[in-house]
Amino acid sequence: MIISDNLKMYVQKLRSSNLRPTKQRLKICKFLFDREKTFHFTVETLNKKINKNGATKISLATIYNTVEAFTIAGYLKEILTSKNKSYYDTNIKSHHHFYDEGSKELTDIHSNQIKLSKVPVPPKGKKIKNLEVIIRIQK
Amino acid sequence: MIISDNLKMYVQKLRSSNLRPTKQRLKICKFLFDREKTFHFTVETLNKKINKNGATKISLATIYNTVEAFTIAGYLKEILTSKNKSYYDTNIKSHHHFYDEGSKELTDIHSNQIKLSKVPVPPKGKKIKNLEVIIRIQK
DNA sequence: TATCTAGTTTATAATAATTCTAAACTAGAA
DNA sequence: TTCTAGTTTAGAATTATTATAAACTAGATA
Repeated sequence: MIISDNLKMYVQKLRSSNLRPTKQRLKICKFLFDREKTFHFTVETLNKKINKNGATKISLATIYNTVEAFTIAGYLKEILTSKNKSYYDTNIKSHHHFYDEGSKELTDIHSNQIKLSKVPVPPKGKKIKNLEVIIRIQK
Repeated sequence: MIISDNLKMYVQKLRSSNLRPTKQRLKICKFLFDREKTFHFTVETLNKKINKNGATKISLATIYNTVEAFTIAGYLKEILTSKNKSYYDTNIKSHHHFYDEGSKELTDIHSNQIKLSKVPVPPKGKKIKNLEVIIRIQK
């Protein structure tokens, strides 16, 4: 994929979710999605990295708003691991995680690396929205 | 098990973890562990319930300290579901959860209700500490 | 192209959960 | 009974997140 094409793609993507393609959102799109590997982050780390050197900073409030909007739109997946902090993942496919309790780092586990041979029936009137396995690891 | 015996048991249990059996800790033990069913709670709910009517209140700081100490000692299990709040579980056996996104309530899934037929090898030098499945449900 | 407006960004304040602090208290060893 | 390390406590501090409201802007419309 040619990088220079991505901007147009992001404009379309945002429009299709009723999100105006603002400078800030496009900059965040480029930062998050112009990469080969999936990317795990917290709002704190995203804020630091995206505002590292650029002259025009994106406010923290906008980072929060954008990450939330992208999560609702389905561009990002929220992962619950460590308490008191939300992690996000650019890999929105159904998949699982190792969570290193020492370094507090997340690593993807591809969904084909875990097989469930038995899954319980959800309570009456409820549907399964998502099933996630977190494997906590330590030294 | 005869309830009146439990106090001695808790004293022993605490001592064996190098935790002095103080009034506060024993009261919290009784509240948490003198019950048939497993109990899910947040620090907020525990604080409210334990200080509902008693003349001698346990301070919020002590509730936090005790819950942390009990978790480290292995009497409680911390569950990560909703962001910005820690849930705890008196069921310390390996097991899984439904998390209702509407009501934000947790329900246990007994470990024999889920079978994993394939589990990935942890990264080099790391050991699996715990594997947990969270099934998010909604209407 | 200029105007207009709803959507967006921003700095800052407010909130919520948790952790820290340091003084007062206490279990239990000596 | 005395002593001390461990514990409790109220309140302050910290951290992550959300709310607020004024300034800005994308882009539809004239």
